[in-house]
Amino acid sequence: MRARTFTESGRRAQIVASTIAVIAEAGYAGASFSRIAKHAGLSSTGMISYHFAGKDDLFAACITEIEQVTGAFMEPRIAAAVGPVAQLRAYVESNVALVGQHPDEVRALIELVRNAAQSPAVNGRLALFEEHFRAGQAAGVFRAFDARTVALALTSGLDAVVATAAAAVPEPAELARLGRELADLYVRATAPVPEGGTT
Amino acid sequence: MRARTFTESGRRAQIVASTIAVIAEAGYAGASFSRIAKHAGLSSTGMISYHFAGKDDLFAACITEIEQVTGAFMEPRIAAAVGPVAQLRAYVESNVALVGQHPDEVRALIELVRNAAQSPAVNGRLALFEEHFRAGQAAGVFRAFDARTVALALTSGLDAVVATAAAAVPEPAELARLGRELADLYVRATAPVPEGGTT
Amino acid sequence: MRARTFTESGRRAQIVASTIAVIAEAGYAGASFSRIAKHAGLSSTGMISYHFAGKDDLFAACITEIEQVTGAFMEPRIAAAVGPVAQLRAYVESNVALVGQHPDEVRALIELVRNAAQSPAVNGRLALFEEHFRAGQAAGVFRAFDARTVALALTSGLDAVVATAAAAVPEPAELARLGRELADLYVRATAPVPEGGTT
Amino acid sequence: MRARTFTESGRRAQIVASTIAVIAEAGYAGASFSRIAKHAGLSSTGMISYHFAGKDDLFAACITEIEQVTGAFMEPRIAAAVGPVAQLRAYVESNVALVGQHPDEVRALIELVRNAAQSPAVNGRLALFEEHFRAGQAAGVFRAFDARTVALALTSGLDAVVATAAAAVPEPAELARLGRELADLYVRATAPVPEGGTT
DNA sequence: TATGAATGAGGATTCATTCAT
DNA sequence: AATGAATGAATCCTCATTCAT
Repeated sequence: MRARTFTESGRRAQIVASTIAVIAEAGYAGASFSRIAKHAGLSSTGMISYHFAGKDDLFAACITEIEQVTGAFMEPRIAAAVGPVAQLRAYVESNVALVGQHPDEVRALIELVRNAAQSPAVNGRLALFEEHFRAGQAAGVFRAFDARTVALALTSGLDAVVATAAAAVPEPAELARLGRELADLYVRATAPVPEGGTT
Repeated sequence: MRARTFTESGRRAQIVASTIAVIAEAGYAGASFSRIAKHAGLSSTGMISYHFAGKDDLFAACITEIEQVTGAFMEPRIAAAVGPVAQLRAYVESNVALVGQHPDEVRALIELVRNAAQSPAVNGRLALFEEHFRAGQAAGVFRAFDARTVALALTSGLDAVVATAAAAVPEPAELARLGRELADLYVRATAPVPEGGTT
Repeated sequence: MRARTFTESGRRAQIVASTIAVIAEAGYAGASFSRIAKHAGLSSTGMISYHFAGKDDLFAACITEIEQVTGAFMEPRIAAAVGPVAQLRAYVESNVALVGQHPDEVRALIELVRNAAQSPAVNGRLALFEEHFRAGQAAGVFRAFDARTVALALTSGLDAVVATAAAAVPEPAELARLGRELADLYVRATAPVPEGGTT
Repeated sequence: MRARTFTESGRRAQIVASTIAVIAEAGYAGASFSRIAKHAGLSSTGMISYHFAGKDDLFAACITEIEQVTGAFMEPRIAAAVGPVAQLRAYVESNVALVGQHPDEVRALIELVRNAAQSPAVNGRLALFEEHFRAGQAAGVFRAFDARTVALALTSGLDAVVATAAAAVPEPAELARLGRELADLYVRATAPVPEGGTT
C-alpha cells in the first residue's frame, strides 16, 4: 500500500480519505460516522471515535489533508506567476484546473468550508486574499476598493464556479476555458481605473 | 387545493415566520420541527405536520414568503434604474440594503437556496442574471464573457457578502457603502473593453 | 453478508425471542419496537435497529427461527407417515400437538403469516399442500377436487384451530383429541368417492 | 340522494360506508380516521369522533351495516334450502356468491372479524354453525364430530376462500364453481359414515 | 488497536381524540 | 351539525458517542 501521508498513521489516513470521499458524494449533512465507516470498510463507527476526538476533529483533519493535496497542485503554479495580478489569475485558474485532478477533495473542501463553523482554513484564505489585494493596491496594480469585501465576494464566486464544475467534471479544455473566464472577470474587476472613472 | 384564508390562516403564517427565524438563527441543518415548534410556542411538532405536508412544503412556503418580502423592497428600486448596467447596480445595492430591513429573511433565503435541492428560486435568479447579461451584451453595454459562469460567480459573491452582513447587521450607512463597493466591483468586471485590452 | 456467530450473536437471538413472545401476546399490530425492547430488557429501540435492518428484517428472522423450531417437531412425525393420506393426518395432528410444545411460536407464526405481506412461508405451505393433493389425486387416494381451493380452505381452518388452541393451551390429551378430530375432518373431506356419489 | 339506511342519520351512514370502503381497500391497519375522513369528503376527523364514541363504536356500526347487507343476500338463499346439509351447502355457496355482489363489504367484514377483539358477530356465526351441526347430528344427517372444532375450522376456511376471491373478484361462473367446490368439501367432511369406517 | 454492543437523544410523521367556535 | 385547530403520545429510524472485551 504505502499510500499514506506522513502526518498520520495508517488507519487515521484511511478514515480521512473515506470521509473526504463520503462528503464529496453525500454532502456535509450526509457524512455520518456510519456511512464513513462503511466506506472505510470498518465494521463499526467506534473506530472513528477512537481515532478522532469528535466530528470537528475529523473534519479538521480532512481540511488539513485536502489543503496539502490542493497546495501541492496550486502553490507552484501561483509561485510561478510574477506580480499580484498574474498571481490572482494563477490562483483562480489553478483552482479551477484542480477540479480535474482532485474533484473529490475540491467538493469536500467546499462543503466543509461552507458548513464547518468558521474554520481557520476559510478565514486563512480570506485573509490571504485580503492581504494580497492590499499589497497590490499599495503597488498600484489594483484599484482602490474595500479589500475585505472584495476578497469575500471573489473567493465565494470562485467557490461556486468550482463547486459547479466539480459536480460534473468537464473536459480539461473546458475547465481551462472556465478558469480563464473567471480570471478575466476578477482581473478586470480589480484593475486600476485608466483615466476617467466609469459608472 | 382548498382556498386559504387571507393571512394564510394565522397559524400557518406564524409557523412560516418562526421557521424563517429559526433558519436564520440555527441554519438549515438546525431547523428541526421541534425547534421551530418551540419558537412558535406550539406544544408539539404535530401541529406543523398538520399545517404542512412535510418539510419541503414548509420550506417552499418560506421561500414564497421571503420572496414576497424581498421583492417588495428590491423590485421598485431595480425598476427605477435605467439600462442594464444601472439595473445591475440597483440589484446589488438594493440586495445589500435589504439586509438592514429584513436580515432574518435574507439569511434564511440564502440557507434555503443553498440547501433545498435546486429550488426554482435559485435557478430563477441565476437564469435572470444570465439573461440580463446576454441582453446587455447584445446592447453593447457589457463586454463579451460567458454569461452563465459570470452569473454564477457574481450571484454567489453577492450572497456571501449579504450573508456576512446579515450575520452582524451594520449601520445603514456602512451597508450602503458595502453595496456601492460590490456594485462597483461588478460593474467594472462586466464593463466593455475601452480600446486596448488588459493583461 | 458477514458471517454470524453460532447462537446468532446472542442479542440477536434474544431480540428474536422477545419479538416472538410479544407478537404472541399482543398481536402483529401490537408488536412495536418499544414493546419488544422493553420485553428484551433493552434500554432503547435503537438496539433493535442496530441488529436488524428494519421491521421486515426482524420479522423475517422470526419466521426463520419459528420454522426451525416447528420443523424440528413436525417433520420427523410427518416423515414417519406412509402415503399421502397418512401424511395429511400426520401434518394436521403434529401441527396441533405443536401448540403444547411451542404455543408462542405457533401464535406468532400465524400472526406473521397473516400480516407480513405474502411471505414465502405462507405461499410455501400453500403450494406444498396443493402439490400434495395433486400427487395424491394422481395416486387415486384423494378424490377429484380443486387442489388450490381445498389447500387454501384446509390450511386456513387448521390455522384457526391452532390459533384458538394456542390462546389457551389445553392439556396434551385434549390437544391430541383436537388433532384427531381435525385430521378426521380433512381426511374425510378429501377421501375418494366409494361407489355412488353423495350430494 | 336518499341512499341511507333507516337505522342511522345521514352523516353516520356516510361515515360507515366510507369506513367499509377504506377497510376493503387499505385493510384494518390502514383504516385511520384521517383516511376515512378523506374518503368521506370530510374536512376533519373531528366529525367522526363526534358521531362515534370511538373506533370500536365505528367498527361495530360497520359490522351491523355489513351484516344487514349480507343477510339480505344470504338469508333467503339459506332459508330456501331444505334440511341441514342443503342449508350448509347454501350457506357456503351464497357466501362465496356474495363476493360478486358486495366485494367491499365482504372484504371489510373479514378484516373486522379478524382484527376487532372478539366481536359478537364472529362468535355469533361460530355459535350458529356449532348449533347447526349439533342439530344435524341429532337428526343423523351429520356424523359424530366435535361441533365446535369443526365449526371453527370450516368457517375459517370459508373466510379464507372468500377473502382470496374478494381480493380479485372472478367472474360469476367461476365464483359459482368455487362455491360448489367448497360446499362439496364441507358436505363430504361432515357426512355420516356409510358402513365401515375409513382410514 | 480494534470490535461489537449499548446508550439515549433527537429526527419526521401519523394517530385518535378534544375543544372552542 | 360541523369545522379547523390543537394535543400528546406513539411510530420507526439514525445519530454520535461510550465502553467492555
